[in-house]
Amino acid sequence: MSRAAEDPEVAAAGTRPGPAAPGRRGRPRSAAADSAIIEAVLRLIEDGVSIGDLSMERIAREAGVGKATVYRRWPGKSALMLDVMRSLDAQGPRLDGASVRDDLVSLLEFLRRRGLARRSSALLRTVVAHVQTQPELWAEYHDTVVRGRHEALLDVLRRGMANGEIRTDRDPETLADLFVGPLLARALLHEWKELPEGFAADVVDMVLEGVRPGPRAAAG
Amino acid sequence: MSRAAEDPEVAAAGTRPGPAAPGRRGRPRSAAADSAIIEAVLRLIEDGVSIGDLSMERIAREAGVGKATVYRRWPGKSALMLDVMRSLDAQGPRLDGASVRDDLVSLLEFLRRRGLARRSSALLRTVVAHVQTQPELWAEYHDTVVRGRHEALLDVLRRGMANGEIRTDRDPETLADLFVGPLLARALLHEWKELPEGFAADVVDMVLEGVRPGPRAAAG
DNA sequence: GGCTTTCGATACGGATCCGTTCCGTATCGA
DNA sequence: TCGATACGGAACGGATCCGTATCGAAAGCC
Repeated sequence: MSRAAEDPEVAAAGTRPGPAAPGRRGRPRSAAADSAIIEAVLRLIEDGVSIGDLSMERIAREAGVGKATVYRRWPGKSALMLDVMRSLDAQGPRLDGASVRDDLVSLLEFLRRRGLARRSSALLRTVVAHVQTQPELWAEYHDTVVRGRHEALLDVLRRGMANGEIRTDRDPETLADLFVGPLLARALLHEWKELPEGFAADVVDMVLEGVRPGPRAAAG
Repeated sequence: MSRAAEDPEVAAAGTRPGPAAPGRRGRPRSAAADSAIIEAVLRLIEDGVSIGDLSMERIAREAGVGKATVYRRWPGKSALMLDVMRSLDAQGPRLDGASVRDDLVSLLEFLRRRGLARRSSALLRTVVAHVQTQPELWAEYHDTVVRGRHEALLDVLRRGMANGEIRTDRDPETLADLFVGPLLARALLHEWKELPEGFAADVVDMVLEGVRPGPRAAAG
């Protein structure tokens, strides 16, 4: 529980009460235990504990659960971590589609408020650190969290290129990095808390208009 | 040894043969052991081993050194890691200062080729992941590697603002993130090898001119 | 009420690590 | 040559972890 409400990136831990077969006999698995375990992992990661320092014993302790209850659901830490990634909520913002510029601001503002908030940024740092040793973990995180937002951003950019609002002589992927990169740099390298308000709109306007002075400096 | 020559970010491990007092008696400490240990840590991190999975035993094994030899120099893993950070070489590129645009390209090109190469990016990912639990580690890395480059970038930007080549209505720190962020996003989120050639110049020109189409799209 | 499965808790053998200590050898200053 | 210190290697007691097993209690089906 605790801070989950403040950081909706990781809201829905999802119930996975094991193979809830209809003809199942005996005491059913506790859905509360499932979410308690996943929530415990997220809480530990949020506190900066790296995956290497995450032991199954510690997870069970933090979740207030017996170790056997964890092993009854997952064969090991890797499998558990994969399900933790799958539990993340990566819903994006609604775009009204009126202005390309406004949609870009909405996307980046959403990223600023949720995607790079305390827990989410800790998660990102932790997962990224294990890219080489556990590529499946990054793959799962990417599929669950990154992919959707990236596609949404590319859609807006392509719309702008069709509109004539965005130059068409560059790769959309590169353009996407121009918008996302600055937020990422701030969140990972400088700030550990929420990025300043207005930062998203600032970045969008500067990337659109360029940092050279001139008539264009007034954002359209 | 090994790949150090390919990635000059981590060239000079520096000799720290303990308190090499002049009146020191007995067999002197081996400078080779010093660099073997530090080099072993860097090699392990390069292979994706996170700090949590780095044990003193494993480090000594990898370095081909007795465990006591490690503990004779450092009281524990934290102190060793700090010296590993201090051993990094963060020399920047020479800037001819003719054009702000060219200096920016030089800085980002240097970052692409060295600062975000294989070993350096693995190091960055690992250190960033432990920001919360070991802030001193990040502080040391920042002082040794990041600060100098950041200052150099700010200098160029301020020169451009005085020149009239860069708009003056924004914080130089924010401007810096616009240039560095896209490379960072690529290196940390997408590519695990070297970034494509020409990427640095592309980013500089697009940030300078903006991504809107028009007469300015031709880089000056 | 029986049967089955899960629950938290505890304990297990085996493994790894920590930080220290000791070994026999190597390498320095005096 | 002698005393001092460092070397790689091995072992130590204590701690933590892994994955499994077992316990009595709880919670479902039939």
